[in-house]
Amino acid sequence: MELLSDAVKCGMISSMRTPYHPPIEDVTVEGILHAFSDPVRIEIYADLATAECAKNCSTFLTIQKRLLPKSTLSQHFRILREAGLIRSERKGVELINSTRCAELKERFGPMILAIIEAYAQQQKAV
Amino acid sequence: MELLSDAVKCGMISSMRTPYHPPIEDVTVEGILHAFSDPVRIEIYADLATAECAKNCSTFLTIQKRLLPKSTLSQHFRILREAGLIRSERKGVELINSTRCAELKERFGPMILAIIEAYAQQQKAV
DNA sequence: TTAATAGTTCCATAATTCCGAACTAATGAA
DNA sequence: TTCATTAGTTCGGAATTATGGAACTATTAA
Repeated sequence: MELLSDAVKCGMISSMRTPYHPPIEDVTVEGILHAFSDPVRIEIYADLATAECAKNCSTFLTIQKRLLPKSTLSQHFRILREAGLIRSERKGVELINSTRCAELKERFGPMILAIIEAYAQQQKAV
Repeated sequence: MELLSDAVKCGMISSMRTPYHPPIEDVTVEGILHAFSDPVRIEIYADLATAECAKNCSTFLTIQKRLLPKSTLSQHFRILREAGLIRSERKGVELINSTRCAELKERFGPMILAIIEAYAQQQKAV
């Protein structure tokens, strides 16, 4: 029996198997800035951007000294993903996340690096 | 008779005479990105950043081909101001607005320029 | 004074966000 | 095969934030 809808099959929405990632040409500056306007999300992206290797979502259940409910964390990852900032790939039972930094740099030039550096600078001062 | 409250006098909140502007060291990356995450606000800032001279609020009552209620526009200006992005000074009956670009560049390096350039690039393509 | 203009504040409605509970998907063990 | 476990998503109500019309305030000019 076929379980996936047509919309899923043609990639308009995500299945649980593979979440939806917008093509880079659909990614907008406002969408990126909205995603980064939340302290949890910018911290997640900054961490992924400087991490040695990709990380799963649950890595971030404690972030900035507080424990997040996993439904909330799931939403944050969805927003980062739909803003075009990260890629989430299933590996067994977990999703491993990495930034789409090459594509993003190609499309938005130095913007994202400048944001993350300003953010890192600010966090250092705290 | 004294009309201004203590809170106004010590600069914690704005009077109608002079709106409140946070000191540059209280300005945050997240606050700036939140302010920019709205299409109206980033457009206002981008316009002010490239304008020959400072502009009053009502200049932006029509923006991106739609007419904004002035209460909404007033909120957008307040958010830009409280994010530390713009300065609004009373000149007679109107407020004239300009960016705080020198201070911002000093504190956040190339971030804001990179954002506005990526935004301008994107708008050109539309 | 009064009128006109520029912006702000108030408040009700609309839209978003948060988070606990229930759910689904993948894996490994019995 | 089940069954249990783990990782993450979805649902739905509560809390927060945004929108915009109406009333208001401040400034200037007549």
